[in-house]
Amino acid sequence: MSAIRIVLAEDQTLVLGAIAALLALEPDFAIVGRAADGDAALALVRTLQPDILLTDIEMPGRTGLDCAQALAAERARTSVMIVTTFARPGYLARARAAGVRGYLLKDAPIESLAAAIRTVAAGGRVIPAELAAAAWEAGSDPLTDRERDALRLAEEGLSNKDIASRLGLSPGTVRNYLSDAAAKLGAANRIEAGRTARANGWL
Amino acid sequence: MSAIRIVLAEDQTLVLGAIAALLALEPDFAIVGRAADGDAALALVRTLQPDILLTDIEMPGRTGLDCAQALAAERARTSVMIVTTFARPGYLARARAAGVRGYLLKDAPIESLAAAIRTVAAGGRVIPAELAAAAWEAGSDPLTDRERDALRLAEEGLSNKDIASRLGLSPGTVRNYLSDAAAKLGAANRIEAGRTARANGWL
DNA sequence: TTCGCACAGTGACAGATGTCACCCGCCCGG
DNA sequence: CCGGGCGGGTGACATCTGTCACTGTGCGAA
Repeated sequence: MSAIRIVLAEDQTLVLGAIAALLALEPDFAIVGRAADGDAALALVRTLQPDILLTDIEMPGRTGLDCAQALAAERARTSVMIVTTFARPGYLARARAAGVRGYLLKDAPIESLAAAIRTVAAGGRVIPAELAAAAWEAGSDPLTDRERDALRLAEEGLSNKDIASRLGLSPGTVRNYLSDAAAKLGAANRIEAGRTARANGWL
Repeated sequence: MSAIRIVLAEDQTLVLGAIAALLALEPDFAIVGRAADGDAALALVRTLQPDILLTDIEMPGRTGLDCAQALAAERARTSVMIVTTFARPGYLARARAAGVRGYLLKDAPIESLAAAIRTVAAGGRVIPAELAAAAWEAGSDPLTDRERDALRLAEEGLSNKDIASRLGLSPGTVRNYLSDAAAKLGAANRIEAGRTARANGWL
Protein backbone atom coordinates (compact mmCIF):
# COMPACT_ATOMS: atom_id res chain seq x y z
CA MET A 1 0.00 0.00 0.00
CA SER A 2 1.47 3.34 -1.07
CA ALA A 3 1.67 6.42 1.15
CA ILE A 4 -0.87 9.26 1.15
CA ARG A 5 0.69 12.09 -0.86
CA ILE A 6 0.15 15.51 0.74
CA VAL A 7 0.80 19.13 -0.26
CA LEU A 8 0.81 21.65 2.61
CA ALA A 9 -0.08 25.35 2.27
CA GLU A 10 0.33 27.78 5.18
CA ASP A 11 1.72 31.31 5.15
CA GLN A 12 3.34 31.19 8.57
CA THR A 13 6.58 29.45 7.70
CA LEU A 14 7.24 28.32 11.24
CA VAL A 15 3.83 26.65 11.48
CA LEU A 16 4.23 25.16 8.01
CA GLY A 17 7.53 23.59 8.98
CA ALA A 18 6.16 22.39 12.29
CA ILE A 19 3.10 20.72 10.77
CA ALA A 20 5.31 19.12 8.15
CA ALA A 21 7.54 17.75 10.91
CA LEU A 22 4.53 16.43 12.77
CA LEU A 23 3.03 14.69 9.75
CA ALA A 24 6.38 13.32 8.64
CA LEU A 25 6.35 11.20 11.79
CA GLU A 26 3.47 9.17 10.37
CA PRO A 27 4.79 6.32 8.19
CA ASP A 28 1.84 6.34 5.79
CA PHE A 29 2.13 10.04 4.93
CA ALA A 30 4.40 11.59 2.30
CA ILE A 31 4.73 15.38 2.32
CA VAL A 32 5.43 15.96 -1.36
CA GLY A 33 5.20 19.76 -1.41
CA ARG A 34 4.95 22.93 0.69
CA ALA A 35 3.66 26.37 -0.26
CA ALA A 36 3.50 29.69 1.59
CA ASP A 37 0.69 31.23 -0.46
CA GLY A 38 -2.33 30.23 -2.47
CA ASP A 39 -0.85 30.64 -5.93
CA ALA A 40 2.16 28.50 -5.12
CA ALA A 41 -0.14 25.88 -3.62
CA LEU A 42 -2.26 25.70 -6.77
CA ALA A 43 0.80 25.37 -8.97
CA LEU A 44 2.17 22.57 -6.81
CA VAL A 45 -1.10 20.68 -6.79
CA ARG A 46 -1.38 20.91 -10.56
CA THR A 47 2.09 19.49 -11.19
CA LEU A 48 2.27 16.96 -8.35
CA GLN A 49 -1.34 15.71 -8.38
CA PRO A 50 -1.27 14.78 -4.66
CA ASP A 51 -4.01 12.92 -2.82
CA ILE A 52 -4.55 15.76 -0.35
CA LEU A 53 -4.08 19.54 -0.28
CA LEU A 54 -4.02 20.63 3.36
CA THR A 55 -4.36 24.42 3.42
CA ASP A 56 -4.90 27.42 5.65
CA ILE A 57 -7.63 29.89 4.64
CA GLU A 58 -6.06 33.30 5.22
CA MET A 59 -2.97 33.55 3.06
CA PRO A 60 -1.49 36.31 0.91
CA GLY A 61 -2.95 36.43 -2.61
CA ARG A 62 -5.32 33.55 -3.17
CA THR A 63 -7.00 32.18 -0.04
CA GLY A 64 -7.37 28.49 0.72
CA LEU A 65 -11.05 28.75 -0.21
CA ASP A 66 -10.12 30.29 -3.57
CA CYS A 67 -7.80 27.34 -4.20
CA ALA A 68 -10.53 24.86 -3.33
CA GLN A 69 -12.89 26.57 -5.74
CA ALA A 70 -10.32 26.57 -8.54
CA LEU A 71 -9.55 22.89 -8.06
CA ALA A 72 -13.23 22.00 -7.94
CA ALA A 73 -13.75 23.82 -11.23
CA GLU A 74 -10.89 21.82 -12.76
CA ARG A 75 -12.33 18.56 -11.42
CA ALA A 76 -8.92 17.85 -9.91
CA ARG A 77 -8.31 14.48 -8.32
CA THR A 78 -6.86 16.14 -5.19
CA SER A 79 -9.09 16.38 -2.10
CA VAL A 80 -8.90 19.74 -0.34
CA MET A 81 -8.75 19.99 3.46
CA ILE A 82 -8.89 23.28 5.36
CA VAL A 83 -7.03 23.95 8.61
CA THR A 84 -7.83 27.32 10.07
CA THR A 85 -7.89 29.40 13.23
CA PHE A 86 -11.39 30.63 12.59
CA ALA A 87 -14.67 28.87 13.31
CA ARG A 88 -16.61 31.31 11.13
CA PRO A 89 -19.87 29.90 9.78
CA GLY A 90 -19.48 31.72 6.46
CA TYR A 91 -16.08 30.11 5.90
CA LEU A 92 -17.52 26.67 6.46
CA ALA A 93 -20.40 27.39 4.09
CA ARG A 94 -18.04 28.57 1.36
CA ALA A 95 -15.82 25.55 1.96
CA ARG A 96 -18.77 23.20 1.58
CA ALA A 97 -19.78 24.95 -1.64
CA ALA A 98 -16.23 24.54 -2.95
CA GLY A 99 -16.31 20.79 -2.39
CA VAL A 100 -13.89 20.82 0.54
CA ARG A 101 -13.65 17.39 2.12
CA GLY A 102 -12.29 18.28 5.55
CA TYR A 103 -12.43 21.32 7.82
CA LEU A 104 -10.31 21.43 10.97
CA LEU A 105 -9.59 24.10 13.58
CA LYS A 106 -6.06 24.84 14.70
CA ASP A 107 -7.10 24.34 18.28
CA ALA A 108 -8.28 20.80 17.67
CA PRO A 109 -6.30 17.99 19.33
CA ILE A 110 -3.22 17.00 17.32
CA GLU A 111 -4.16 13.37 16.82
CA SER A 112 -7.32 14.48 15.03
CA LEU A 113 -5.26 15.90 12.16
CA ALA A 114 -3.70 12.60 11.10
CA ALA A 115 -7.00 10.81 11.65
CA ALA A 116 -8.85 13.35 9.52
CA ILE A 117 -6.32 13.05 6.71
CA ARG A 118 -6.72 9.27 6.65
CA THR A 119 -10.49 9.59 6.61
CA VAL A 120 -10.44 12.02 3.68
CA ALA A 121 -7.84 9.97 1.80
CA ALA A 122 -10.19 6.99 2.13
CA GLY A 123 -12.95 9.00 0.49
CA GLY A 124 -14.69 10.33 3.62
CA ARG A 125 -15.55 13.77 4.90
CA VAL A 126 -14.55 15.46 8.17
CA ILE A 127 -16.58 18.38 9.48
CA PRO A 128 -16.74 18.84 13.26
CA ALA A 129 -20.32 18.62 14.54
CA GLU A 130 -20.11 21.76 16.72
CA LEU A 131 -18.99 23.78 13.73
CA ALA A 132 -21.73 22.48 11.50
CA ALA A 133 -24.27 23.29 14.21
CA ALA A 134 -22.92 26.84 14.62
CA ALA A 135 -23.09 27.36 10.87
CA TRP A 136 -26.67 26.17 10.90
CA GLU A 137 -27.60 28.61 13.66
CA ALA A 138 -25.89 31.56 12.02
CA GLY A 139 -27.87 30.99 8.84
CA SER A 140 -26.65 32.30 5.54
CA ASP A 141 -25.14 35.61 4.54
CA PRO A 142 -27.98 38.18 4.40
CA LEU A 143 -25.85 40.91 2.81
CA THR A 144 -25.90 42.01 -0.81
CA ASP A 145 -22.66 42.56 -2.73
CA ARG A 146 -22.81 46.34 -2.44
CA GLU A 147 -23.58 46.20 1.27
CA ARG A 148 -20.50 44.03 1.74
CA ASP A 149 -18.39 46.47 -0.30
CA ALA A 150 -19.57 49.42 1.78
CA LEU A 151 -19.10 47.54 5.05
CA ARG A 152 -15.54 46.56 4.17
CA LEU A 153 -14.58 50.20 3.62
CA ALA A 154 -16.55 51.41 6.64
CA GLU A 155 -14.54 48.97 8.78
CA GLU A 156 -11.41 50.86 7.84
CA GLY A 157 -12.78 54.09 9.23
CA LEU A 158 -13.72 55.76 5.95
CA SER A 159 -16.58 58.28 5.98
CA ASN A 160 -19.71 57.91 3.88
CA LYS A 161 -18.31 60.46 1.46
CA ASP A 162 -15.01 58.57 1.05
CA ILE A 163 -16.75 55.23 0.65
CA ALA A 164 -19.06 56.79 -1.92
CA SER A 165 -16.20 58.11 -4.03
CA ARG A 166 -14.37 54.77 -3.87
CA LEU A 167 -17.44 52.86 -5.00
CA GLY A 168 -18.66 55.51 -7.43
CA LEU A 169 -21.88 56.09 -5.51
CA SER A 170 -23.59 58.98 -3.81
CA PRO A 171 -23.00 59.40 -0.05
CA GLY A 172 -26.71 59.00 0.60
CA THR A 173 -26.74 55.60 -1.06
CA VAL A 174 -23.81 54.50 1.05
CA ARG A 175 -25.65 55.62 4.15
CA ASN A 176 -28.65 53.57 3.12
CA TYR A 177 -26.55 50.48 2.42
CA LEU A 178 -24.83 50.65 5.79
CA SER A 179 -28.11 51.30 7.54
CA ASP A 180 -29.67 48.30 5.78
CA ALA A 181 -26.69 46.11 6.61
CA ALA A 182 -26.83 47.09 10.28
CA ALA A 183 -30.56 46.36 10.39
CA LYS A 184 -30.08 42.92 8.81
CA LEU A 185 -27.30 42.09 11.26
CA GLY A 186 -29.12 43.46 14.29
CA ALA A 187 -26.35 46.00 14.86
CA ALA A 188 -26.70 49.50 16.27
CA ASN A 189 -24.11 51.07 13.98
CA ARG A 190 -21.56 50.40 11.23
CA ILE A 191 -18.85 49.29 13.66
CA GLU A 192 -20.94 46.60 15.27
CA ALA A 193 -22.25 45.59 11.85
CA GLY A 194 -18.70 45.17 10.57
CA ARG A 195 -17.70 43.10 13.57
CA THR A 196 -20.71 40.83 13.27
CA ALA A 197 -20.24 40.30 9.56
CA ARG A 198 -16.56 39.52 10.01
CA ALA A 199 -17.16 37.16 12.91
CA ASN A 200 -19.51 35.20 10.67
CA GLY A 201 -17.07 35.08 7.79
CA TRP A 202 -19.26 37.23 5.54
CA LEU A 203 -16.64 39.80 4.67
CA MET B 1 26.43 18.38 28.36
CA SER B 2 22.76 18.27 29.36
CA ALA B 3 19.83 19.16 27.09
CA ILE B 4 18.13 22.57 26.98
CA ARG B 5 14.89 22.18 28.95
CA ILE B 6 11.92 23.89 27.29
CA VAL B 7 8.31 24.63 28.21
CA LEU B 8 5.98 25.50 25.29
CA ALA B 9 2.87 27.67 25.56
CA GLU B 10 0.49 28.13 22.62
CA ASP B 11 -3.29 28.12 22.58
CA GLN B 12 -3.73 26.51 19.19
CA THR B 13 -3.30 22.88 20.12
CA LEU B 14 -2.45 21.79 16.62
CA VAL B 15 0.35 24.35 16.37
CA LEU B 16 1.54 23.50 19.87
CA GLY B 17 1.82 19.83 18.98
CA ALA B 18 3.47 20.60 15.68
CA ILE B 19 6.13 22.87 17.19
CA ALA B 20 6.78 20.29 19.87
CA ALA B 21 7.27 17.65 17.17
CA LEU B 22 9.64 19.93 15.30
CA LEU B 23 11.76 20.76 18.33
CA ALA B 24 11.80 17.16 19.52
CA LEU B 25 13.82 16.35 16.40
CA GLU B 26 16.76 18.32 17.84
CA PRO B 27 18.87 16.09 20.07
CA ASP B 28 19.92 18.89 22.43
CA PHE B 29 16.35 19.99 23.23
CA ALA B 30 14.04 18.49 25.85
CA ILE B 31 10.38 19.55 25.76
CA VAL B 32 9.54 19.19 29.45
CA GLY B 33 6.09 20.80 29.41
CA ARG B 34 3.26 22.13 27.23
CA ALA B 35 0.51 24.61 28.11
CA ALA B 36 -2.49 25.93 26.20
CA ASP B 37 -2.94 29.14 28.19
CA GLY B 38 -0.91 31.64 30.18
CA ASP B 39 -1.88 30.48 33.65
CA ALA B 40 -1.00 26.87 32.92
CA ALA B 41 2.30 28.03 31.43
CA LEU B 42 3.22 29.99 34.55
CA ALA B 43 2.37 27.07 36.82
CA LEU B 44 4.50 24.73 34.71
CA VAL B 45 7.46 27.09 34.70
CA ARG B 46 7.31 27.50 38.48
CA THR B 47 7.34 23.77 39.16
CA LEU B 48 9.66 22.63 36.36
CA GLN B 49 12.15 25.53 36.36
CA PRO B 50 13.03 25.06 32.67
CA ASP B 51 15.80 26.90 30.84
CA ILE B 52 13.37 28.39 28.31
CA LEU B 53 9.70 29.33 28.16
CA LEU B 54 8.70 29.60 24.51
CA THR B 55 5.31 31.28 24.38
CA ASP B 56 2.76 32.85 22.08
CA ILE B 57 1.43 36.30 23.02
CA GLU B 58 -2.29 36.07 22.39
CA MET B 59 -3.70 33.33 24.59
CA PRO B 60 -6.84 33.00 26.71
CA GLY B 61 -6.45 34.45 30.21
CA ARG B 62 -2.91 35.62 30.79
CA THR B 63 -0.99 36.63 27.66
CA GLY B 64 2.59 35.63 26.97
CA LEU B 65 3.67 39.15 27.85
CA ASP B 66 1.87 38.92 31.19
CA CYS B 67 3.75 35.69 31.89
CA ALA B 68 7.05 37.32 31.04
CA GLN B 69 6.30 40.18 33.39
CA ALA B 70 5.32 37.86 36.22
CA LEU B 71 8.47 35.78 35.81
CA ALA B 72 10.65 38.88 35.67
CA ALA B 73 9.10 40.09 38.93
CA GLU B 74 9.90 36.73 40.55
CA ARG B 75 13.47 36.86 39.24
CA ALA B 76 12.89 33.41 37.79
CA ARG B 77 15.85 31.58 36.24
CA THR B 78 13.81 30.77 33.12
CA SER B 79 14.45 32.87 30.01
CA VAL B 80 11.29 33.88 28.17
CA MET B 81 11.04 33.78 24.38
CA ILE B 82 8.05 35.06 22.41
CA VAL B 83 6.80 33.50 19.16
CA THR B 84 3.96 35.46 17.62
CA THR B 85 2.09 36.20 14.43
CA PHE B 86 2.22 39.93 15.02
CA ALA B 87 5.05 42.35 14.29
CA ARG B 88 3.45 45.08 16.42
CA PRO B 89 5.93 47.62 17.75
CA GLY B 90 4.07 47.94 21.06
CA TYR B 91 4.33 44.21 21.66
CA LEU B 92 8.07 44.30 21.13
CA ALA B 93 8.41 47.29 23.46
CA ARG B 94 6.44 45.55 26.21
CA ALA B 95 8.44 42.38 25.68
CA ARG B 96 11.69 44.29 26.06
CA ALA B 97 10.40 45.92 29.25
CA ALA B 98 9.46 42.50 30.62
CA GLY B 99 12.97 41.19 30.12
CA VAL B 100 12.09 38.91 27.21
CA ARG B 101 15.24 37.41 25.69
CA GLY B 102 13.95 36.42 22.26
CA TYR B 103 11.19 37.60 19.93
CA LEU B 104 10.35 35.60 16.81
CA LEU B 105 7.65 35.86 14.16
CA LYS B 106 5.68 32.82 13.07
CA ASP B 107 6.58 33.55 9.48
CA ALA B 108 10.29 33.39 10.14
CA PRO B 109 12.22 30.48 8.56
CA ILE B 110 11.98 27.27 10.63
CA GLU B 111 15.69 26.84 11.16
CA SER B 112 15.79 30.20 12.91
CA LEU B 113 13.69 28.86 15.78
CA ALA B 114 16.18 26.23 16.91
CA ALA B 115 19.06 28.64 16.36
CA ALA B 116 17.34 31.33 18.43
CA ILE B 117 16.65 28.91 21.28
CA ARG B 118 20.32 27.91 21.40
CA THR B 119 21.40 31.54 21.38
CA VAL B 120 19.09 32.44 24.26
CA ALA B 121 20.03 29.31 26.22
CA ALA B 122 23.66 30.40 25.91
CA GLY B 123 22.77 33.74 27.47
CA GLY B 124 22.21 35.77 24.31
CA ARG B 125 19.33 37.79 22.94
CA VAL B 126 17.45 37.43 19.66
CA ILE B 127 15.48 40.36 18.26
CA PRO B 128 15.14 40.63 14.46
CA ALA B 129 16.66 43.86 13.15
CA GLU B 130 13.66 44.80 10.93
CA LEU B 131 11.33 44.52 13.90
CA ALA B 132 13.53 46.65 16.11
CA ALA B 133 13.70 49.27 13.37
CA ALA B 134 9.92 49.29 12.92
CA ALA B 135 9.46 49.68 16.66
CA TRP B 136 11.87 52.60 16.63
CA GLU B 137 9.95 54.32 13.83
CA ALA B 138 6.57 53.81 15.47
CA GLY B 139 7.79 55.51 18.63
CA SER B 140 6.15 54.83 21.95
CA ASP B 141 2.52 54.60 22.99
CA PRO B 142 1.12 58.16 23.15
CA LEU B 143 -2.17 57.12 24.76
CA THR B 144 -3.16 57.53 28.39
CA ASP B 145 -4.80 54.67 30.29
CA ARG B 146 -8.28 56.16 30.05
CA GLU B 147 -7.91 56.86 26.36
CA ARG B 148 -6.99 53.22 25.85
CA ASP B 149 -10.01 52.09 27.89
CA ALA B 150 -12.35 54.26 25.86
CA LEU B 151 -10.80 53.18 22.57
CA ARG B 152 -11.15 49.50 23.41
CA LEU B 153 -14.88 49.89 24.00
CA ALA B 154 -15.33 52.18 21.00
CA GLU B 155 -13.78 49.46 18.83
CA GLU B 156 -16.65 47.19 19.77
CA GLY B 157 -19.18 49.62 18.42
CA LEU B 158 -20.41 51.05 21.73
CA SER B 159 -21.73 54.62 21.73
CA ASN B 160 -20.26 57.41 23.84
CA LYS B 161 -23.13 56.99 26.29
CA ASP B 162 -22.53 53.23 26.66
CA ILE B 163 -18.79 53.67 27.02
CA ALA B 164 -19.39 56.35 29.63
CA SER B 165 -21.64 54.14 31.73
CA ARG B 166 -19.17 51.24 31.53
CA LEU B 167 -16.29 53.42 32.65
CA GLY B 168 -18.31 55.47 35.14
CA LEU B 169 -17.71 58.70 33.23
CA SER B 170 -19.81 61.36 31.56
CA PRO B 171 -20.43 61.00 27.82
CA GLY B 172 -18.74 64.33 27.19
CA THR B 173 -15.54 63.11 28.79
CA VAL B 174 -15.58 60.00 26.65
CA ARG B 175 -16.01 62.17 23.58
CA ASN B 176 -13.01 64.20 24.60
CA TYR B 177 -10.87 61.13 25.23
CA LEU B 178 -11.68 59.64 21.87
CA SER B 179 -11.13 62.95 20.13
CA ASP B 180 -7.75 63.32 21.87
CA ALA B 181 -6.76 59.77 21.01
CA ALA B 182 -7.67 60.27 17.35
CA ALA B 183 -5.66 63.50 17.24
CA LYS B 184 -2.61 61.82 18.78
CA LEU B 185 -2.83 58.95 16.32
CA GLY B 186 -3.49 61.16 13.31
CA ALA B 187 -6.84 59.47 12.75
CA ALA B 188 -10.00 61.06 11.40
CA ASN B 189 -12.37 59.17 13.70
CA ARG B 190 -12.64 56.53 16.42
CA ILE B 191 -12.59 53.62 13.97
CA GLU B 192 -9.34 54.63 12.33
CA ALA B 193 -7.90 55.48 15.75
CA GLY B 194 -8.76 52.00 17.01
CA ARG B 195 -7.19 50.35 13.99
CA THR B 196 -4.00 52.37 14.26
CA ALA B 197 -3.65 51.71 17.97
CA ARG B 198 -4.25 47.99 17.52
CA ALA B 199 -1.82 47.72 14.60
CA ASN B 200 0.84 49.21 16.83
CA GLY B 201 0.10 46.88 19.71
CA TRP B 202 -1.12 49.69 21.97
CA LEU B 203 -4.44 48.15 22.86
C1' DT C 1 -46.69 39.85 -17.04
C1' DT C 2 -46.39 40.89 -12.65
C1' DC C 3 -43.82 40.32 -8.29
C1' DG C 4 -39.80 40.71 -5.75
C1' DC C 5 -35.38 42.28 -5.10
C1' DA C 6 -30.75 44.29 -5.94
C1' DC C 7 -29.11 48.61 -7.13
C1' DA C 8 -29.14 53.72 -7.06
C1' DG C 9 -30.75 57.93 -5.62
C1' DT C 10 -33.12 62.19 -2.98
C1' DG C 11 -34.86 64.71 0.98
C1' DA C 12 -35.79 65.47 5.78
C1' DC C 13 -34.97 64.80 10.50
C1' DA C 14 -33.00 63.23 15.06
C1' DG C 15 -29.34 61.93 17.35
C1' DA C 16 -24.35 60.73 17.57
C1' DT C 17 -19.82 62.20 16.91
C1' DG C 18 -15.91 65.41 16.45
C1' DT C 19 -13.83 69.94 17.75
C1' DC C 20 -12.73 73.55 20.70
C1' DA C 21 -12.48 76.39 24.65
C1' DC C 22 -12.36 76.46 29.15
C1' DC C 23 -13.13 74.72 33.99
C1' DC C 24 -11.49 72.10 38.30
C1' DG C 25 -8.45 69.11 41.36
C1' DC C 26 -4.52 66.25 41.96
C1' DC C 27 0.09 64.74 41.93
C1' DC C 28 4.82 64.82 40.55
C1' DG C 29 9.21 66.81 39.17
C1' DG C 30 12.16 70.70 38.76
C1' DC D 1 5.98 76.50 44.83
C1' DC D 2 4.86 76.40 40.29
C1' DG D 3 4.24 74.19 35.76
C1' DG D 4 2.65 70.39 33.30
C1' DG D 5 0.28 66.28 32.65
C1' DC D 6 -3.54 63.25 33.84
C1' DG D 7 -8.23 62.54 35.20
C1' DG D 8 -12.77 64.41 34.93
C1' DG D 9 -16.10 67.67 33.48
C1' DT D 10 -19.35 71.42 30.84
C1' DG D 11 -21.17 73.90 26.93
C1' DA D 12 -21.52 75.26 22.14
C1' DC D 13 -21.10 74.28 17.50
C1' DA D 14 -20.56 71.87 13.02
C1' DT D 15 -20.63 67.85 10.79
C1' DC D 16 -21.50 62.95 10.31
C1' DT D 17 -24.45 59.00 10.93
C1' DG D 18 -28.64 56.54 11.26
C1' DT D 19 -33.56 56.26 9.98
C1' DC D 20 -37.53 56.64 7.05
C1' DA D 21 -40.18 57.50 3.21
C1' DC D 22 -40.44 57.50 -1.41
C1' DT D 23 -38.80 57.28 -6.55
C1' DG D 24 -36.86 54.96 -10.08
C1' DT D 25 -34.40 51.12 -13.20
C1' DG D 26 -33.51 46.49 -14.55
C1' DC D 27 -33.46 41.67 -14.03
C1' DG D 28 -35.05 37.07 -13.07
C1' DA D 29 -38.44 33.86 -11.41
C1' DA D 30 -43.36 32.49 -10.90
